[in-house]
Amino acid sequence: MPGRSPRASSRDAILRVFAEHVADRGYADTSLGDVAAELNLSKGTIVHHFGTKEALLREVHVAYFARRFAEADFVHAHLADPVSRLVAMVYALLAAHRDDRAASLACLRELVRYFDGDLTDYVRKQRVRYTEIVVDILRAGVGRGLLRTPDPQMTALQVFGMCNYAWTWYRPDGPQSVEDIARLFAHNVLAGLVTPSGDDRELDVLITEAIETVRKAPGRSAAGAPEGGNPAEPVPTAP
Amino acid sequence: MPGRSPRASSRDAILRVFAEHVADRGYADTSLGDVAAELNLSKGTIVHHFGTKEALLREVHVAYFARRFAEADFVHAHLADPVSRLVAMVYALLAAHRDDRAASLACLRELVRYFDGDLTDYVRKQRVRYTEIVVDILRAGVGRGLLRTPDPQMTALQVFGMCNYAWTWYRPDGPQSVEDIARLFAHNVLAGLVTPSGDDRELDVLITEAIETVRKAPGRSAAGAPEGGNPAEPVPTAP
DNA sequence: CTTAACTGACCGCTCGTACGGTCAGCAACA
DNA sequence: TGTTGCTGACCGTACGAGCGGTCAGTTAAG
Repeated sequence: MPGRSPRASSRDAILRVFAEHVADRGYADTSLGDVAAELNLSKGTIVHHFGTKEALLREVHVAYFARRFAEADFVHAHLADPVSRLVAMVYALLAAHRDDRAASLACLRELVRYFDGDLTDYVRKQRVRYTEIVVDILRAGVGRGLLRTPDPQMTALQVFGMCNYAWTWYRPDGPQSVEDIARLFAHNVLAGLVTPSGDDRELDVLITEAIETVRKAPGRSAAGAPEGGNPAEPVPTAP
Repeated sequence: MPGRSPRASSRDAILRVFAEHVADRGYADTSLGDVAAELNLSKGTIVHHFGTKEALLREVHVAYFARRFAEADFVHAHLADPVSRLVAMVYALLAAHRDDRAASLACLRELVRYFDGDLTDYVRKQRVRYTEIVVDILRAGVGRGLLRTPDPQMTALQVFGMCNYAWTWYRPDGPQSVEDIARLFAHNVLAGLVTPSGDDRELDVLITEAIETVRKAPGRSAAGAPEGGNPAEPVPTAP
């Protein structure tokens, strides 16, 4: 079938199918030949449109971030309260798993591909910028006395983690809707898991003790591995 | 250098270097030839010891989980309080990023490779079992009135997410120690981010409103994508 | 005619795996 | 003690599949 439909470029379709393949198999295991075959196109056509495989991934990434930033802008415009904004970001991140599945998974899976300069640092900057949005929300919340955290940057990473990790377990046909999950996550993050006792110092003592206990656990790293930390004095296995 | 050292098998060394490569590059981009070269071995030697590349990954995975389970048992044996146990698990998961780096990253990166039956479901079962440990801790905490969450299963996934996602940003030479990070994460999860106001119902209303706002945002999914949800109907606030 | 989408044969390369063969160590036996 | 034979770690080559990417040419819309 030559020529194809009237003047219709397959660019978008290629981008879409490519993102789906990366989402399902990962970048390295995605073959341009397979993508082409699924669209009844030639491999050469993909190269014609995008040049290289890497460029394809970059386009997926850029488009994905454009959507996320637009979303974040919408949140900023329609919600004034930092707490509401934080909740909205949590929901947005989770909802992208359902409503923007292919691109979300593709980007989250291949996140690390951008660490070592394989691709432009443009993407890396987008990522930092996106993180900064949440950090700013947290800082604003702390500033107004609505939120509390000694380290907004680290806390933002915590929030990102619980949302972004969802790609490893979230299934659209699962028992809970994204809205249910977001509500639960938001509530847990805001109100905490512990039943209020008023004594915050007691909590810190408990945390420190738990950490110290784990530090005494034996055989926590691979044998022969030249891993760094945890010199952990020769501690007896305790009574 | 043929013959090598007297009767010393290179099995462990291969396993170690392989895990490092997978941690740094991902499974698909890890070449047995490179691993062999780094150890001054022949590619054939690796095959001789392990048979296939997949078998190597499985061994890394199995050993990693053995260490995590031993750690979890230690926690169970040395801490009685569910809250302490939860904190300990958070710390253990984070500390593995430093103390068991190669295996942790290798397993977290290639987590998804086990979804589609590429490998034995033995690993999948290990994963479920590990999740169950945290779920049980949460359930025990709720049962004793120490913790509160309507969905321990989902909350466990939330906790896993914030810890496991650390592989994307944690660097051993970063400004904060694993202990600092664990303390912060644990405190946030337990005590919550919001400054106590006593009014829990108000929080739920706020959450629902934030979610509804995001649902109205335009262009949140890729164009032409046959994505499922979000018909933007009013969602019941749920009781 | 010009232009751009598109084809399909093709190249060079890398990778996992297969396989025949080498050699050191060790145990049994004469 | 000397020899013999087995075991298993290890090597080197070769192979076949699959990959990303190239390119000269075809088709059809403007």
